[in-house]
Amino acid sequence: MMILTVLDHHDRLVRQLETIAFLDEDEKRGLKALPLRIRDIAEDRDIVRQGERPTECCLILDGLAARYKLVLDGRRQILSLHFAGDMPDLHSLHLDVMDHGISALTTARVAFVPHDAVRALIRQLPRIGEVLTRHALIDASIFREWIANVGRRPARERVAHVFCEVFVRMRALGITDEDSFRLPMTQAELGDATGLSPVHINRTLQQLRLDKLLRSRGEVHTVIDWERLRDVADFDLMYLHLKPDRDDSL
Amino acid sequence: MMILTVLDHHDRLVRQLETIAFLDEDEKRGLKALPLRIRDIAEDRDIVRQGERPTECCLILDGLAARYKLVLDGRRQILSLHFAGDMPDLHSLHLDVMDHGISALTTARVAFVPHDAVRALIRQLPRIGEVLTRHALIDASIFREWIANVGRRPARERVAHVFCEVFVRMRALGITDEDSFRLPMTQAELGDATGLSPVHINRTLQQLRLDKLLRSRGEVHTVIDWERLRDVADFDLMYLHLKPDRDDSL
DNA sequence: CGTGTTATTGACCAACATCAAACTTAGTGG
DNA sequence: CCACTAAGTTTGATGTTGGTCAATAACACG
Repeated sequence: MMILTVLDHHDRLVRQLETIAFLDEDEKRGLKALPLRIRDIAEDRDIVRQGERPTECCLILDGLAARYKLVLDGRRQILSLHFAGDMPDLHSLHLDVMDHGISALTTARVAFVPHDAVRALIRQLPRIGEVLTRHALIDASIFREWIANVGRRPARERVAHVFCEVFVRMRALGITDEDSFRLPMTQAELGDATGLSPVHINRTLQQLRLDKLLRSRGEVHTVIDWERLRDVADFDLMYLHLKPDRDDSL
Repeated sequence: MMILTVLDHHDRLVRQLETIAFLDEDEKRGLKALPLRIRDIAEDRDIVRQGERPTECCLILDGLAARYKLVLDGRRQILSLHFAGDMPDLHSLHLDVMDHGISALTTARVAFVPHDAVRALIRQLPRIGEVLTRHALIDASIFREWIANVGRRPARERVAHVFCEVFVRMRALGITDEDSFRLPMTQAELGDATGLSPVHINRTLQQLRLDKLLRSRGEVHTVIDWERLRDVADFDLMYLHLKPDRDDSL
């Protein structure tokens, strides 16, 4: 059975940050006081564009977002995936120009938070600065894992690894349903995330299904045998740097 | 002609941070007061091991270091390269356990700085905290570029891109000699950095030489035609987030 | 229903990997 | 100074993973 809790916008941020750090009541209150400018972004539209000099950070409220770069011949590499509560461009507080784009893989609801407001909050509650920095540095850790994934793992492992990561991150957020999770990505998009062609993604997925590691019904994927999936993927959740209570039993 | 300036250990850190931010005299003094525990690390030895919980940050003083991960079948992926002045594990201030190793590709001199000392300095001069965070976030930006490099670029572009990055970073540090720079990596190591086999690296390098983009005499590489090399590599130095005065004319 | 997008399949191809041997180079000790 | 060694580079032959192309099937939506 799934219990639906209605979360307001700020709650999603708090929930995300609580997967990686403790927050006291003061800090939660501080976060909840952040001014948010809410925008709905259509599927396949940019939330932040490469080359921009943002004056706000974005906060994903709903939907699936992806950070990406384009290479010379026009092909796309997805650099990371982002769910509700993520702030994928926190680094824009320290790096003025965006070296990549962030786009909505599905229709998405996004909140924009003025840099000034974030800076003021950090000045007032320095611990929040620490937590946000931790969030940004965990993103960096995920990038590292993706370099290894794309650089050194064969297709099967590579694709399985992405599913493992998504599953564990969503589980930490509490947005999985038992062993199932919604990941609304086309096979072409999975290809962009793994550096593979859509056709090969298709065949690899068939193999994972055949091996009874994963079942997929549309956008909903179900982990059939976590232990084996984890082993096949060479997946170790350590790099996600979750708070201890969020990574139990995986 | 090359002018040799003798730099002490702290100077190297200052020099590196000055490639990405302005430092006033106070801040430089603060950095120079950091306590350093100097160690020489033999070739191929770890400076920091995966799984460790460091209580110090490392600062590369001399030699070439590489961040890396190992995958299931024992193959290695190099995640980034580090030269004199780099602090590749700054993130250990915020993430307790190392999700990767850092090893010396050549004999290296390394300084270890207690976390406590860094934290104290940041408390005293918050701007230094900003600069160090910027340093760590630029590393993250470099990871992003490497994901795209390894995921979506063919061998020629991929290898050329690594050379471009090394050249520009070294130039910003002022450790190039005209268009030449020392990069003491074996072809196997270049393979680990690009996700290619040593044999294919060899053939790719031959092609780059044949195309008169690059000349190599041992460890010393010379850029013959920067414009074309940059174009072939699809290289745009923006992602390095150098201070304006350090990226001129590239 | 039609229309556009996504998934699937088959045939073929290319980039890169692997294997193994030869060659070069730098270092070492007699 | 020269032989010897070990590490790294280069080459050729061959294999395999994954890419490309193109057609068809399955959906999703108005």
